[in-house]
Amino acid sequence: MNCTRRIGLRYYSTASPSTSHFNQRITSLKNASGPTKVDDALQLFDEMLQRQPPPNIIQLNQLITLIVKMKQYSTALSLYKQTKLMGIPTDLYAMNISINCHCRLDQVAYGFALLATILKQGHQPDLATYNTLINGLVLADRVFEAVELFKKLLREKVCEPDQITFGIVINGLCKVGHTSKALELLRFMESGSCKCKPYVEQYNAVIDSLCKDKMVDHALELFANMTQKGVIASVFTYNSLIQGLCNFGRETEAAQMLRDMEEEGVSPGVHTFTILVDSFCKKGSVKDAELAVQAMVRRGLHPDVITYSALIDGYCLRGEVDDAEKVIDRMMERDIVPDIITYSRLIDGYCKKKRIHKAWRLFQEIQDKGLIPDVVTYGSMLQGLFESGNPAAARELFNKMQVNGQVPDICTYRILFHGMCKNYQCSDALALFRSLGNKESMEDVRLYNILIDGCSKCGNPSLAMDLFDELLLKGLKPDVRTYNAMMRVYCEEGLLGKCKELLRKMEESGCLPDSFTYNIIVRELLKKNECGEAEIFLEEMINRDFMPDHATFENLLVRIPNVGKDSRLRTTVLKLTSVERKDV
DNA sequence: CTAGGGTTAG
Repeated sequence: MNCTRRIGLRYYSTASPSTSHFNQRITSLKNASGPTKVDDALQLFDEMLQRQPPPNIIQLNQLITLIVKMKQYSTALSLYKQTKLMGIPTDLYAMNISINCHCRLDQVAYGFALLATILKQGHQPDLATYNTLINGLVLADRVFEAVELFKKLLREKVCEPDQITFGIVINGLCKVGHTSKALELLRFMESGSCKCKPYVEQYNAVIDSLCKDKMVDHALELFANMTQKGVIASVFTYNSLIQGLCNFGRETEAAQMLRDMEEEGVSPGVHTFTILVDSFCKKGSVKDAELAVQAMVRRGLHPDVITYSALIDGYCLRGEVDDAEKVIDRMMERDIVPDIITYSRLIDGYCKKKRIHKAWRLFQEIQDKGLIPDVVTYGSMLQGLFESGNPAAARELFNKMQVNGQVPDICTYRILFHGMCKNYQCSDALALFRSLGNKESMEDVRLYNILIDGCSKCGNPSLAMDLFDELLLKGLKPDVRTYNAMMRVYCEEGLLGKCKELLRKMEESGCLPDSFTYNIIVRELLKKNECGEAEIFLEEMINRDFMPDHATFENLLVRIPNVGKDSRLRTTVLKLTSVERKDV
């Protein structure tokens, strides 16, 4: 009897049984995982709201935080709406969580509206409020404004920024490529001018950005700096550096980095190895990539769909598409389901090997499995169809992809126009190009290069010249391929003067001639029997480590009997032939 | 007791 009474009393005190009961359920939900987690949380919320007296805002915040962690931002906001309707008083925590939700939903403006509400109600926003808003601006790609707000906090001494504030701003600056500004801020933290020292995460952001900015050595320097200061590198630090090194063909150093990290007691992850696998594959050494896969398996790590997908790409790149196909079987054995990217690469591999039927069959098969081909898959398939001389089927597929909701991108158009031109449909290609209107997305030098080259190859040099003028008129900057294509056009038209003029223009505009450029000009000069000038260009090209191609060489050999015994041209040719022999 | 950030691979 006494017992019941005591419980009865406790029911109305702060630590009522229902309070602790809910606390328990919130705690167990925190540790739970699974598909019903959101629903369970919502159910608990309903139960709590039905309880009399109503639950306190702290418990509700705890529960809603769980929902936020599951990225259900609009749900979280609607729950706060309900608590408000129930007349439960809100607090600053609840406001901050709401601001965060709005920011995550791409509604920074609502976030600032809530800030106004806080101020209007005579409350004081705290650092968490400002951090959330600054981060909201970063999420909305409004990094400049984020930095301004950050500066305002400093300037007007609204509140003192902490490590999180600095972290947000550093990340934001890195995100938009202002790495040096981020580095400045990092140095500021290091200098002790503020009370918060940088942690490994802040270093990581800057190190990663430096690597992306192709400043790997700077990144390595900062890494050494950081370690010296006693900040322990994480797996992210190493991954960024390994990626950076790999991007610059420094695989040996990357592999050394892997050994270093293990020595330092940092375990590489699937990610780490996949970076190496991918890099070896891109370099053409699938053997090393396979070794890397073995190394990761030895460490108990399981290659994932990205790892295998990199391998497939590696085999395809070498034209070993049958080996690529075997990788799919290896994936299946391990219950890893190949995704559309994986299949796209294999399809591309078949297309490049001209095994168009195999590619087409796979393309159909994956759709039967329910996979949706993306713009890349269609691109490969289109290219394959064009290459196999079936432009009609390609055009049909181009229409079909749009019916299926895939929007062609600039790559698709490059493939399409290139394919059409190669199949002697350059006027159709041009008509289609015109029908697309003056979309900004169509202002692409590479697209113009394809069309210029296509028109000239289809025997329509005047169209090519018109396109070149048009490109200049649009303010597009011709690249080496544009110049080469136009120089070929002029040569074919017998306009050697125009050709040489263009070569000058190209150098003036800072566009370096490549092997093709020299071959075009040397071959044409030889054809025109202008051996002296040909000689000058020939020497220049050899000095720049370019070799004459087959056609140029033939023209050279033809001229040899006509030039004097000790002419420079003869010496050059002799030098060339001896080099050639050495190479063989 | 509850709120704010956090990166890497195809």
